[in-house]
Amino acid sequence: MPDLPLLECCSPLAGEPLDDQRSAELARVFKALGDPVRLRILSIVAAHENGEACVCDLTAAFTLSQPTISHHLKVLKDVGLLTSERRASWVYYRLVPHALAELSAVLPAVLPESGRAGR
Amino acid sequence: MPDLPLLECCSPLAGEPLDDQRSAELARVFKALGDPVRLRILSIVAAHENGEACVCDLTAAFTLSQPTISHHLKVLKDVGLLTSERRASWVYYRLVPHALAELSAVLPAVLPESGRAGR
DNA sequence: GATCTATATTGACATAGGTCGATCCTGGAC
DNA sequence: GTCCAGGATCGACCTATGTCAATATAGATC
Repeated sequence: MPDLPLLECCSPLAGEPLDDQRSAELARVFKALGDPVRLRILSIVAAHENGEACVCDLTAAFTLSQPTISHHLKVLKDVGLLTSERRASWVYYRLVPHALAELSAVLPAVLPESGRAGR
Repeated sequence: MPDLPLLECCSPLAGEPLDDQRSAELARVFKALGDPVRLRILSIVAAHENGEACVCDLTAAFTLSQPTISHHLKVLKDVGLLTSERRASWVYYRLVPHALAELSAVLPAVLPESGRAGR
């Protein structure tokens, strides 16, 4: 019988891993989520009745300085998780709906139970 | 009529934002996902037929040094995304099924469309 | 125009994090 | 026991990042 007992360490692939480009794109977004302040910012925006929050809402929710909040907002905006709109003196931030939904769809795709065919 | 036109910047809250502790926990895991190498590692493990990959599978998939891969594996293990098991000379890594599934569940919960009541 | 307020940008600082070479540890083969 | 191979740990390096005070910008009001 031609089956080697334990001389082989590696097992065959059943699917396609992420390629370099895709993993780099995803990592950018996950990295933006990898900060507790930014996660709270997102949840505060989402928790607002009309789906938007102005910067004053956000600075009031933290003990951090206003430039720090502004920096985090920029990070979230740069990766496409937030958009901003100026109205009168204030700037309002909203979630980008597709963005978080896509991420949420990616994660199960990596799971063996749900992401692959025969399981 | 007692409604102020635009002198108010802030809007009322409709839900509960993440608290400090929860956002810190989540941020740890998202931070671990915020690296392209670690994302590829996860996807490589998930892509293997039996749901596990040994370190030699992983080092072979990158041009990085073996200590660097080992470091990334430790990060993923520390946040509970991977488990490891030694068999003979090799160490095999598997995904922790619940871990990614929970994350995937958290993201839509932050979205206004699906996470809140009346939308 | 001048002035005030809300937000963004800049620059500096300290800490965190990714990478490597060198070394250590562990298990199998001899 | 010795030796070797797979993998983890250590220490050093450099870059990235979170934070702040100071400053700049934009809009509203006067």
